[in-house]
Amino acid sequence: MTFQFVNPKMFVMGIVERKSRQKQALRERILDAARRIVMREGFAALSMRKIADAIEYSPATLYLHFASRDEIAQTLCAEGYAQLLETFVPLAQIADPAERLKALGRAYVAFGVAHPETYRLIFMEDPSYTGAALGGAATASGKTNLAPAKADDDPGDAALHIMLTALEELKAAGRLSASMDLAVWAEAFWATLHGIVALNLTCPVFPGAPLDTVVGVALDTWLGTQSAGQPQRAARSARAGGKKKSAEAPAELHAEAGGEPAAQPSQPSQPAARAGKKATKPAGASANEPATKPKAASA
Amino acid sequence: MTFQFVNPKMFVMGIVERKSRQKQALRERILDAARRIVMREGFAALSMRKIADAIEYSPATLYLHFASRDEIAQTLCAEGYAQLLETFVPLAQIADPAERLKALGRAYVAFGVAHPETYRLIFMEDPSYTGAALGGAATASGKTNLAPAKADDDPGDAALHIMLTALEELKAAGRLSASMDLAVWAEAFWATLHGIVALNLTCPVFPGAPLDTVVGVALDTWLGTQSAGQPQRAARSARAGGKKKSAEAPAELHAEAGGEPAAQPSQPSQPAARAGKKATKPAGASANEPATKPKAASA
DNA sequence: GTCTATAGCGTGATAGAC
DNA sequence: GTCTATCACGCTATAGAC
Repeated sequence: MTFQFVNPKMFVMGIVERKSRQKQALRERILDAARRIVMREGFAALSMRKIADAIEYSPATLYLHFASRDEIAQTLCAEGYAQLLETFVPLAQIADPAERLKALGRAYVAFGVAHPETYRLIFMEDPSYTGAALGGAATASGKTNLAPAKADDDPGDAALHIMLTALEELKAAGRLSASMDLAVWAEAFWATLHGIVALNLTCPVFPGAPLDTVVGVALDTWLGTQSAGQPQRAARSARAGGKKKSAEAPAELHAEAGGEPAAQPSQPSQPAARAGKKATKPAGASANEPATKPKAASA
Repeated sequence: MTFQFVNPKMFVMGIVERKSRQKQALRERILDAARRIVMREGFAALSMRKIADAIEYSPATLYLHFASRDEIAQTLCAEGYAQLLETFVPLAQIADPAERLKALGRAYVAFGVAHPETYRLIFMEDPSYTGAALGGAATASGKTNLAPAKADDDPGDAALHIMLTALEELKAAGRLSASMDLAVWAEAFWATLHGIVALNLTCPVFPGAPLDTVVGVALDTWLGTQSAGQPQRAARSARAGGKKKSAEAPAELHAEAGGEPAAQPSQPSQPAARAGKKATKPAGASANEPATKPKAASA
């Protein structure tokens, strides 16, 4: 036979690899399409049919790559969270712990307003999505998932760890009450940032203040007023006669606070979600979930 | 004729009134059923069919009382917001402005965790619902809607006004930076409370700290440390100088902070929507909305 | 005023041909 | 691996009989 001297396995392996690459590529296309839909129309509008239309495959094909719509959503969450974490990395180098925390806070808020639908998906939709993000961010990030079960990172706690480290330094420097429970402080601080983002995403009630200003006041309140490097001691904000400087604007507040390029276009034009009438239908939907009406864009 | 001495109009008017009462009663039954569904299964699971089933009428009948599912949702929002405002009323009597703000903050958070689905509906779902709540709370509250167009109240700003008043007192007393923009401070403060509630409702990520503790730290940070020991005994704490111990728990944090009975059972058990995996599929649905908006059914 | 029936649409997911 | 076809739902909203 013509091929008798060649190990057939070589061909097989090459074919297997090619198929694997193709499969992986399609998986990425699916996720890309899903990401675009979520950003443009909100998570509630994400459906298997729409994704299939976008990539020009049949809906049934999607199920060869993802077990369900939920699995796609969770993957998006993990990706988004990894993206958020990347934003934090360079900020961890800031020497002064208070300034570091402020920078992290600004980056967090900036991410939320820059990627509203991603933020919603991760932190405002369904706890199971939040869990997926925190638990699966490592595999979703740059690393290949050839060793997905590694989990030596647990990226879910990465952000928390960065925060707690800064807090410990702060306490060690006597700039935070020695009896303060750091975990509690961290949670309350995070809640403040989350509240600012969430309010901006769904409640345009206070059109009043510019986001930067609000963030500035919040950070000053939690971490004390200090311009740049000037370490100031204790000086908690709202003390009785205490501080009286005004709120200084925190300067920069852009999407890429860390100087990192964002994969997501973001700022899509406020997905019909809040712009149009209906917005994001909640949904956790399973069966049907007629989803959102935000057809605005498509039509 | 037997009835010749009686003005037929008297009968007519009585009949009209009876019919009006019956109609109003059915309207209330519809809202009751809707409220129960939202509390039990989440807003996403609210559908005309379910409401109709619950009150044992056909779906078509609902449209004689409400133009759409959305109108029902907005009415619920307005009711819920009115309920929240009622919680605030007694607290406005607290003399010390800082203590007043703390009590308001605790009441706010308590309301959020006591009525999670109502809170979601008002502040976390759709901006148009938030608007409906803030704009329509007066008519939804106790008052009859015989004079619905009155709008001399604008309850939407009521809460904000209470807060700003307290802030002005605080500033006047020198306990707040003279240059602080009160509106900004108010927004950031509200964001903190909202963040605490929102995080608790959708992100059981930090199981760590008890809610009371987190709220306590947040209030101390924003308003200075001073005992919050007893509920609202007019707070003897004349000024800030007083206590400075670490974060102490703020004591009470129950749903009925104001001492008012809540109509809603609340604490339904995390609607299947987010609790269980798939269970009750949410189904958001503005299903079709046949492009044409001409709903405007007769009232 | 109330109902039955249904139009019209959208969904998640699967079976089975190719 | 991909598609067509379809099942089995659930939804909003309306027409028209009674």
